[in-house]
Amino acid sequence: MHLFPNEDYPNELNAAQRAAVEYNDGPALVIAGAGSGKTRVLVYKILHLIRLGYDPSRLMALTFTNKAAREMRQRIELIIGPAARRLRMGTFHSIFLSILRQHASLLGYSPSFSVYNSSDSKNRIKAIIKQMSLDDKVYKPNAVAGAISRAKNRLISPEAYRANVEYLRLDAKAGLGRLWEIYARYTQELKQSNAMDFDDLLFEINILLRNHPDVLAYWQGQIDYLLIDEYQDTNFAQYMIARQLMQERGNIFVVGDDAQSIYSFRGANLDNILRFRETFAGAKIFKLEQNYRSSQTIVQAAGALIQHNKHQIPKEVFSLGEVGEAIELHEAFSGDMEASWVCKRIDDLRRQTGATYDQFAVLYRTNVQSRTLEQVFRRTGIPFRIYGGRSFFDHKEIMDVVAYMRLVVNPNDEEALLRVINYPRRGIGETTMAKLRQQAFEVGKPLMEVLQELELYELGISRATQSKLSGFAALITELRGLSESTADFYEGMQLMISRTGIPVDLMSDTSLEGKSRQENIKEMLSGIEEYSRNAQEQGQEPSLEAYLSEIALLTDQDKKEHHTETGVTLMTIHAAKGLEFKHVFIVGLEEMLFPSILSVESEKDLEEERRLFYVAITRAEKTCHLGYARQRFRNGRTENTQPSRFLRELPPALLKRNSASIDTMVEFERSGWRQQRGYGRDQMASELPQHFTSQSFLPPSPTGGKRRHIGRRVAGEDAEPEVSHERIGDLRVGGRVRHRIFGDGQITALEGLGDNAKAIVAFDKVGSKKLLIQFARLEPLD
DNA sequence: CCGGTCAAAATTTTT
DNA sequence: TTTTGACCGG
Ligand SMILES: Nc1ncnc2c1ncn2[C@@H]1O[C@H](COP(=O)(O)OP(=O)(O)OP(=O)(O)O)[C@@H](O)[C@H]1O
Repeated sequence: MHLFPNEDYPNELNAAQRAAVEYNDGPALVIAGAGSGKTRVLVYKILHLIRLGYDPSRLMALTFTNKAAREMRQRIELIIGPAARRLRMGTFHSIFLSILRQHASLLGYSPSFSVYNSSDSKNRIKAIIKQMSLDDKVYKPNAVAGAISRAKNRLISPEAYRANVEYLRLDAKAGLGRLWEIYARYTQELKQSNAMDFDDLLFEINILLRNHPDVLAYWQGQIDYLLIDEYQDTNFAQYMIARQLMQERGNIFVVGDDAQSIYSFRGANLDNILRFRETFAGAKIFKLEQNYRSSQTIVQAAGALIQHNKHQIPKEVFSLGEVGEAIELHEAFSGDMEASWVCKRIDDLRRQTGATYDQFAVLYRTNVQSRTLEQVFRRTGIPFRIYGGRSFFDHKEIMDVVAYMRLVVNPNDEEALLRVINYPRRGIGETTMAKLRQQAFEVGKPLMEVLQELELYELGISRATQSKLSGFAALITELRGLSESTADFYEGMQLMISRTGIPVDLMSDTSLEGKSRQENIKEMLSGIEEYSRNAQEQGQEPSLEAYLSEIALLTDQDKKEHHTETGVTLMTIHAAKGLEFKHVFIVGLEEMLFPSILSVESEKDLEEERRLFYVAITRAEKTCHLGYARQRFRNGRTENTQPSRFLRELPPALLKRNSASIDTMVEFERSGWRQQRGYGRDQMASELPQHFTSQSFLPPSPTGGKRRHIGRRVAGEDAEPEVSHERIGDLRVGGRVRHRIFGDGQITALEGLGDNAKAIVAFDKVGSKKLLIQFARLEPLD
C-alpha cells in the first residue's frame, strides 16, 4: 500500500485496523471489544482523510465527552499540527449547540438562548408540579425529569406524547396521568424563557434539520465526513442526526462496542448499531479482535464475565500480551477497611514495580463511595484526584453568579430570575413572586418585562416592594451596561460580579464553607480570565454569550489538569469509559450496590450492570484488583452486605483470593453473618464453618458452598448436582404453572437457591424446560 | 419576609 | 451522616 509516502502511521495499525482506516467506499462500522484500538482507528481515520485531501474544517467528529474530544484533537495535532484545530470535533451537545445558535430564530428562540443544566430543569419541574397542585411524592421531580428526558431522546414532542394512547395509558397505570401535562407546560415554559435543556439540544437540532430543508442542505454541504466514537451509546435523537446528515452521501464512520453500552438510562439504544447496515446502504462492518491494552488474564476474565449476557453480538477478543497476574479479590470488613486495602496495595505496587500514582485508578459504581476513599487517601497521604460528582458549576454560589450572567444575556430566563431575584436578600418574597407570576401568565409576557412596567398593573404589591422589584430590573440593566461598556472583558466581568452583591454577601459568612465559597468565586474569575485570554489568542472577541455557552456544557471531568500534581484517579466506572490505567481497583462489589439495587429486578438492567463491570475490568492494563466489604455504611446506617453475584461469574482460575485479617474474620463472625438475608437456615448452617477460613469470600454456591464450583457455571450448564426442594415460594413440585411464552405446564422439580433457584417444568406444548425462577415469571395456576 | 429549629428522607450512572 | 423541607416566632 503506497498511499502514504513517508509512512509514519500504517506501522501503528494492524491489518484489520488498517483495512478499516483505508476503506473509503462508503459507510463503515467498526465493532470491536475493549482495548482493540477503536479510538486509535478513529484517530487514524481522520488523519487518513486529511491526507486524502479532505479539509479538516469539513470533518465532523462526535464524541460523548469533552475530554475524549480534546484528547483526540491533541493526538491529531501532534501529527498534523495546528490544522487539527479546524476539525469540527466535540460532543454532540457542544457541536450542535453552536449550530443551533446560528439558526435559533427558525426555531422560535433568540440566538442568545440559555442552556439549562439538570438542576435548572429540575427546579422548573418542581415548580410546575407545585403549581399544578400535584403531590410531589407521586410526581417525584426526578422521575418526571427522567420521563421527559426519555421522551425528548426518542424525539417525542409534548404533542406526540399527548396523542399517544399507549403512553397515556401506561402513565395512568403508574398513577402519573398528568405527566403529559407537566411535559407540555415544561416545554412551554422553557420556550418562553428562551432556554433549552440538554435534551433539547439534540431534539431541536432534529427539528431544525427536518423542517428546514435549506438548512439541512447547507449543513450536508458543510460536512464531508461524519465520524462518531462510542456509537453504542447513541440514543435515537443522536441516531437521527447522523441519519439526516449522512444517510444520502454515506460518508460516515462509526466505532463502538455493544458490550460497553452503559448509558441506556440516557436513552442509549443498541438498535443503532444493529440497524446501521439498513440505515446506511452498503455499509461495511469491520471487526477488530486483538486487545492491545490488557494482559491475557484480564482479557479472559472480562470475556468470561460478558459471556453471561444473553444479548450481545458475538466477538472474539484475544491478547498477545503477557499472561499477567491473577486478578486479586479482597474481602474487607468494612468500606473503610476496603479503602485501607486499596491504599496499602497501591503503596506495595508502587514499591515493587516503580509505578507512579497516576497509573492507578480506583473505580466504583456510585459517586458517594468516593467519600470513604477520599478520607482514607487523605489519612494515608496518597495523592489522588476525584472526578465526577458535582461539577464546579454546580456549586450554589457559582450557579448564582451564572444566573445573573444569564439574565444579562437573556432577560427572559425565568429560572435564572427566580433564582437570584431575592439573592442576595432584598426583601422580595414568595407572595410577591406568586402575584407577579400570575400577572405574567395572564398577559403572556416574560417576568422581566412585567418587572419593567409594574405601573401598568394592579398587583396588590406595596409601594416599597414595588420599588425593590424595579430596583432589581434596573440592576440587571446596569449589569448589562457594565459588561457591554467595559473594554476589557475580564475587567467587565469583575465589575459585574462585584455589583451583584454576591461577593459581599459571602464575606459575612466566616465559616469554613463560606470561605470555600469565596474561593470558588475567585476561581471562577480566574477561569473567566483564562477564557478571555484563550479567545483572544484564537482571534475571537471574548463575550459573555460565548463564555456562557462554553461553561454550560462543562462537566467535572473537564477540570483542567494541574500537571504539577499527579495522583491516583478516583472515578465512577461510567466516567472511566474509554480510559486506561496500568493498575485498576474496582471496589464495592456487593449486591445492592453493584449490581445496583435498582437494577436487579430486570434482566435487561442486570445485563447493563454486567457490561459496566466489563468496562471496569477492561480499563486495566497490567493488574486488576477487586474489593468488597462485608458491611458498608450507608445513609447513616451500617448495613451487612453480600458479595456481588458478578464475582461468581469470573473464572476462579484467574482469581487470587486475598485473605482478610483474622481480626476481621472474628469481627465478622461476631456481627456479620447472623443478619444475612437470602439464605435458608440449612444453608446457613452448612456455610458456618467456612467463615473461619480464608475461603469464604464468595457467595455460597447453589450447591451449598463448594467454592471451587463457583464461577465455572456457564449459562445452561449444570456440571454438579443441585440441592432440590419440594417448594420455593409459591411454586411446588407437581403444581401447574403458566409461562408467558411456553404456556402451561407442570413442575417436575425445583432446585438451587436464591438467584439460582430453578424450576424444571414439563410444558404441555413445548416439553420439559429448566428455568431460572427469578426470570421465568412463572404464574401458579392452582 | 427572614432565619432558626427540628424532623424526615436519602435509594445510580451524565451531556 | 448529610441534606432537604416544613413550620413558627420575631
Ligand atoms: N495496532 C496497535 N499497536 C499497538 N498498540 C495499539 C494498537 N492499537 C491500539 N493500541 C493500543 O491499545 C490501547 C487501546 O486502544 P484504544 O483505546 O484505541 O481501544 P478502544 O477499542 O477504543 O478501547 P475501549 O473500547 O476499551 O475504550 C491503547 O493504548 C492503544 O494505544
